Amino acid sequence: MARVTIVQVAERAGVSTASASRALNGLIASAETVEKVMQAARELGYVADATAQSLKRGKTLQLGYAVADIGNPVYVEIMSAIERVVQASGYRLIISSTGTASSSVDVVRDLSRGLVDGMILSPLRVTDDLIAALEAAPIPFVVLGRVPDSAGFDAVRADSSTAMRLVVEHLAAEGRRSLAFLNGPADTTPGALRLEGFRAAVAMHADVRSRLAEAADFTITAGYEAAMPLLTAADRPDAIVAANDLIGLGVLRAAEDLGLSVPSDVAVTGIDDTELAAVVRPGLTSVDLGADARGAAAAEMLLARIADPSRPAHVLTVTPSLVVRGSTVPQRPVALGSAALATPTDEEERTAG
Amino acid sequence: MARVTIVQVAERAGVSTASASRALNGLIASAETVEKVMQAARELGYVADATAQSLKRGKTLQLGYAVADIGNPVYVEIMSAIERVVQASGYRLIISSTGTASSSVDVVRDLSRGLVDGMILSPLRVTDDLIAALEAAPIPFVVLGRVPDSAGFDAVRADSSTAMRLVVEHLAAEGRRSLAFLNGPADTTPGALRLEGFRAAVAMHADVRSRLAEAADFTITAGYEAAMPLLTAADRPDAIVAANDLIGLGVLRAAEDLGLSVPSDVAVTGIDDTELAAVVRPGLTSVDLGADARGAAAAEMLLARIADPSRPAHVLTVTPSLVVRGSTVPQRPVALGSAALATPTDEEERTAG
DNA sequence: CTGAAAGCGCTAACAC
DNA sequence: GTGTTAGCGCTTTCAG
Repeated sequence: MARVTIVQVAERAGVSTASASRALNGLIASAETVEKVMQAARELGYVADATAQSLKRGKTLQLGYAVADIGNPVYVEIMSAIERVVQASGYRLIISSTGTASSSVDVVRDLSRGLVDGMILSPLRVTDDLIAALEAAPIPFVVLGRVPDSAGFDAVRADSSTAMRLVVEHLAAEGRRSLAFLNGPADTTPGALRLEGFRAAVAMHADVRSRLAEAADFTITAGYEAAMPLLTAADRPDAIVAANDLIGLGVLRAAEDLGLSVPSDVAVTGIDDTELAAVVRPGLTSVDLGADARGAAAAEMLLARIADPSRPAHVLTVTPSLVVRGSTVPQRPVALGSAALATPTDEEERTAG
Repeated sequence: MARVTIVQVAERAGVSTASASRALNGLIASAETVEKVMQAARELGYVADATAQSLKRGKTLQLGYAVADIGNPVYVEIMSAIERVVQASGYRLIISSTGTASSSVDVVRDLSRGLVDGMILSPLRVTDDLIAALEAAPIPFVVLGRVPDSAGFDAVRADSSTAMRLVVEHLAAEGRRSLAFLNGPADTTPGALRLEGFRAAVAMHADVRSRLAEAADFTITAGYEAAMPLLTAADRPDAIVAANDLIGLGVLRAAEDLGLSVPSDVAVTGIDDTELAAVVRPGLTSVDLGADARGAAAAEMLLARIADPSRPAHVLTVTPSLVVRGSTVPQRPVALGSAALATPTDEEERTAG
């Protein structure tokens, strides 16, 4: 438990701390010195103090990912992609969960205090406070999500309008004529964009009626509760478009509890195409927003900016694709084989945006 | 993007850096000084450099959670509990995902280099290397899981043997006589312990036959693939005990693809009682290993040790409870109401260990 | 190739 | 109450 410093290593090796440092870091030093220092370090169990190193070097070799709602599997997927890219370039990734309620502002301020060299964030709400904090941040960051163009930030976005269009077109093609959009909180960025996308998509179908509802949260439970009134209404919609997979799952459970059958009584769709959508029965038709691609792109963007701070701001939009499952189209008998679980195949059609 | 230091703040305020520091940290200083310093700091957008602060203070006010497999929802649940406790005591939590393959050794070494004041870890494998790294670590840590008693570490454990006993007793009581235990990798700590627990539990039932199988991973896909041969065997078991919920879900999907009905043809159980178990149909009977309680306890233990390093090592074992759902007992018609989704109620029986 | 010394940004004694 | 100074542990000029 006792901290051993480079001074002790140097003493034991009978050299100066400068030589010890050089030997430890693989800089020029005689073979003999390296030998002595390494052995001393080993015997003492020396590990360089990261705090001191960072202070001296002016960088931490750490990157941060601030995520609002780690309970949502889609963020775990994004995180894994980020981690893959980040690790490959010698950085360490630290995750900071900001909690779904509180704003990310504190996290941005906190982590940019010298703990990380750059960060990626998936904010649920992009407030003025957050923008201000980002502008004032002494380190580069990449935003996963929509952010005002004027700000000139690096960003990676999903394409909500195409996503919603894919869903609405699919449902209309399946003969659905009364759609309900079950959003998450509309004051969140994804909520606002998906709502906008839904409205635009529905406007293109004159024969399709629509209504709006809002769940308290992007969770299964909130989806369940918000679905109940929709499903028990006298003029029940024949399709419910959920703003994400978790809400969609809640709708599925609510329909079941009400004895409604999916998709014959009501079709249901989600967004994000998480593993949950594939595992549940009936499978949840969903739109893959390219979580993996977005995470990887964000990480690469951040690394590129760190390498070249004067680089112009980039904004990348990832194209979504529709994955059709049993919640909108009556299920065909499933072919045997594990592939069905992994990636969409025979039983699942995929339509790019 | 430019770093502003306390020197600049002090200059602008016309005071010494010491006074600036005192004012900023709320130590004794005249009202006038505080005023001037605060304003200068605000104007400059000053944020204290955490690296320098940590170096000077000898502590970071950060705690770490190293988790092998963040893709498993049970770890997300544990993480949330840890975060709750940690935040309440003024520390910040950083998560480090070690990846399911690589050992946690690197993470332990990395984070204990001065980045955090203490850490909690959920290792998948407790190797000698890991033990050695922990013993050499200059900071306190708490292990979530089984660790050799001799080591004298702080630890919080689930009770695998009781968990397996609950499952086996339940299945036996339901008339199942041919059990298969579908483990995850047996060279992991949870794998080894659950296997041991299953063996012991089954030994208490002379009339129950059993067999063993192993999935390549604690995932849905691995569970699916490993379940196939079990379910297509000539002497198909009448119950499959999965080592965790994800594997159990894979079994459910495999049974479905084979046209087997659950629970009449085969009963299935999981472990961890994640939200997935409640959401899938039929609901997956599972054992709640107390993820939330374990996470919270680990965090409290860590804080206690930081407060008092000489405190004797504590080991806490959390009692599991069985949650019965449709995968083992034919489903009764479900009562209306969202409660069904949240906590086990009418439709779900809960049996403490 | 090596050692002495400076200094990263901050806080904490210590005098005043 | 305030300024001066030392120093956290490390890396990195700069002489030698």
